[in-house]
Amino acid sequence: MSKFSFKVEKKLDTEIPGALGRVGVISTPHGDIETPAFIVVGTKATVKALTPEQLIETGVQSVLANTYHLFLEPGCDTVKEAGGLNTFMHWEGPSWTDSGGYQVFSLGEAFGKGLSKFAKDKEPEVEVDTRPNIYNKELAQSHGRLCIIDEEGVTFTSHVDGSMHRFTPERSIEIQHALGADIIFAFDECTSPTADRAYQREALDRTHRWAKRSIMAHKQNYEALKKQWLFGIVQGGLEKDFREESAHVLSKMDFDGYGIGGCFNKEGLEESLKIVNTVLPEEKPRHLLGIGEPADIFIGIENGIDTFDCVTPTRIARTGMVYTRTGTINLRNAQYRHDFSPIDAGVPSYTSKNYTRAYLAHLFRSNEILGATLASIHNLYFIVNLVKNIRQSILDDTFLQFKDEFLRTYYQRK
RNA sequence: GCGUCGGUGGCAGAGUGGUCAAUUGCAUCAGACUGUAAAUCUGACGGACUUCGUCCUACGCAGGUUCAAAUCCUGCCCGGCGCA
Repeated sequence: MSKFSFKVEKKLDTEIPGALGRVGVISTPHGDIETPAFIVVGTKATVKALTPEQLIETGVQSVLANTYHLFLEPGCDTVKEAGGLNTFMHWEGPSWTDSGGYQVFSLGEAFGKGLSKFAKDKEPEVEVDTRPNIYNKELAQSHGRLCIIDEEGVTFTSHVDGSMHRFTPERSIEIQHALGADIIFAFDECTSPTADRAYQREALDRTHRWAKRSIMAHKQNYEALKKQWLFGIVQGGLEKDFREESAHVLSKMDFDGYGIGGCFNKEGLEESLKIVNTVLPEEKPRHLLGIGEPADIFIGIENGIDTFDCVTPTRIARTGMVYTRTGTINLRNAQYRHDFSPIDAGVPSYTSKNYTRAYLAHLFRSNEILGATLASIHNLYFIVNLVKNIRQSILDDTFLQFKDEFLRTYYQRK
């Protein structure tokens, strides 16, 4: 039957009473993911600057691509024709696709406004969305956004060529069936941290309706049903009672696992995850969408998250910023021009073992593409192995000690 | 030698009497980045003082005209090109 399964091997509460963390294994037709795990983002069926072989060397187990981006380029038919996402991109391990729900935010409310899914102390001035129920490019653009939302779905103006496209839950699932990743997500609305409670209420209810429709669409495709797992996405934004409600509502739906999406604020992340993961069924995997700072990863794992994805390691790598045990450093800074030490002698990534800071500084200053590759290799190694070490610490009953030591060292300078 | 065009901030290159401490790009120095509009974006970038600002020094050098000069005039120095 299904090659899918999720097994919890050990729980963190043997060390910390009441903790929600666990060690497990997600099995997919393309292999296993030992959880907790960091899933690398490969939006357009490529982890920027890296080959799959290089990915594997960093220890990455699984890749997450994006429905919206692949729909635009090269088109889901092309990916399907190639034999699916895995074959197309020559990735043999487990794969995921995000539904396009995040683009409702990044191309909508956040478009051009410097908003992130983490609430900032001082948000940029943003007028609250008026959500015109009209499919109209000019109207969307006059609101400074590339998509508009209505009950049925979302109309996007392509950031690539300005053409218009319609995403509904059914369409997103259909595209994800064509792309063929192992794990796919329901189409949701990722709301902005600037959204007020009233809007959040409305958006949450709509996301729940879309969740139901996503399941229906998935169940109607018997082939896909055998080959792909569908995860629902918990929303609710900064409203903790909505988060709890969302977890309850989605738990009653027949999803194979859950994503936790939307915006958070730093202080509230821990409590939100605790609330949500107390409600979500224990026997199903939980993925925290788009979060991946070291401190957040510890919080996530301790509070019951099994998998993460995040663009940060690869994105910051491309501009010369790399992780060290004592925090990030920007290799473009003048101080590294003649620094012939490794990025971090205690982090044995391929890059750190074989190259100096000065060499990487040179690559970035002269705009050589190898800089992006080497820094990405290092950052992925750092994050992936951080998560692996956390996993091991849970198995060894040394999570708390490992966490305290790591975070104290990592944030000491700040 | 004569003629001609030109010499602008680290570099390239705008500006051609006041709105010029001087557009822009690069370089430089920093910063940001959390389901990737992202090999991207933002800021600083002559000096001093406490930001607005004020003052000083600056558009080859030296003078001059003018209320006012990177911009006009004279001489000199340097470079390209043309003619001898």
